Amino acid sequence: MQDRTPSGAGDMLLYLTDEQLRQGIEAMFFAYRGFTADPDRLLARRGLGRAHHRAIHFIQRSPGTTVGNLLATLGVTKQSLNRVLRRLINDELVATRTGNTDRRQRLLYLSEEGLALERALSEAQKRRMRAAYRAAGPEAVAGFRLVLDQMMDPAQRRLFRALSRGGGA
Amino acid sequence: MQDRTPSGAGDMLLYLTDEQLRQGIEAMFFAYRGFTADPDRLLARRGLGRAHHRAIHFIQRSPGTTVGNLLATLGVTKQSLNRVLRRLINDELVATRTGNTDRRQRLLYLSEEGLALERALSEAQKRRMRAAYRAAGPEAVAGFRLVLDQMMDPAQRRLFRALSRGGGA
DNA sequence: TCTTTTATGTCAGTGTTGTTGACTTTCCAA
DNA sequence: TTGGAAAGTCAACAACACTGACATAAAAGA
Repeated sequence: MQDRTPSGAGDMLLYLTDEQLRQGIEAMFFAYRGFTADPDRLLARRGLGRAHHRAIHFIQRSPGTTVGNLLATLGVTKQSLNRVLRRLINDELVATRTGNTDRRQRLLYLSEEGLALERALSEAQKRRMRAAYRAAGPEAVAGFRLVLDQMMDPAQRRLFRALSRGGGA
Repeated sequence: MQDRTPSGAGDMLLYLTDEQLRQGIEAMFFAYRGFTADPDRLLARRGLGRAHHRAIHFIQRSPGTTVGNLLATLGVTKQSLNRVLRRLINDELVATRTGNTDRRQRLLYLSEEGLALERALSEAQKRRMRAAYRAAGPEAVAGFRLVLDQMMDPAQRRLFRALSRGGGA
């Protein structure tokens, strides 16, 4: 139980031992901290947080997206998102336009300043991702992506794939 | 810029494309949500949060560890950790003993109930990790671990490796 | 047209988790 | 014996999530 899965004593599935799984869990924890460290520093200077980063990221990803769309992507309540968006609009990082076909909708865009911030944030994050990818090599990257994909909830995986395909506005 | 790294137009490094990097970033975001979803549900029933989970996890990992040790591992302030520990001790999930050589230290242990909760939490998390690992296969897992390792800050990587080697009390 | 549903916004209250700053107690070690 | 490290605590604050209730505008359907 300390060292092996209960399933079998002598199997070949070393990568499925309890110890391996526990290490995977801890690796995710420490890696995610590294993953968010650089953007967090940049955001802190402006008094913004991770929630703002996420909103900015997905608006850049899908310019003209709606509030409801963003709500589904981020998986938070509208009250929570609204607080974040209000701040971003107030700081003139995000601009809104009324929907063309449906005038209830607010279509979300990044301003010039918002785009600049998004670039700074994603550059920092991509720099680290690139370094990690380069050090680990293409096959490791393929494996990394495979495992991450399997770790998502099915609903999130659909969302992720839709974004990857379309850029999905 | 939409599709390729600026570095070269015709290189073979498809996995270092801006689009690939951006997808990696989003995959991390969605996967981490999946990664924490099951424990979050269990914790919510008791009115506990992720911070309590992290403390419980690392106390289980290194029984008899000190507060200062935990502080360094978790990377939060002592005020923040203290609030979390106070709750866990009050709920009798964590017990403390005075240090043997240094009587200022509080050595941290999980109670029976704490151990039971830890098992429930890690079982849920390992179940998902195991499913992901199994679906992705051993080579993907090796790659996954390689990339995660590269994504950590150097200081965190040292911490992680010390934990992986020793169980490190 | 009238009604219902949808998209969005907003107010109030609450809770977790993090922060800084200030201060105290305990106690090891020089 | 004194300096400093380990730990605890109080207060204040902020980010970010939640629930619940209510408001408004516009689309959609009867």
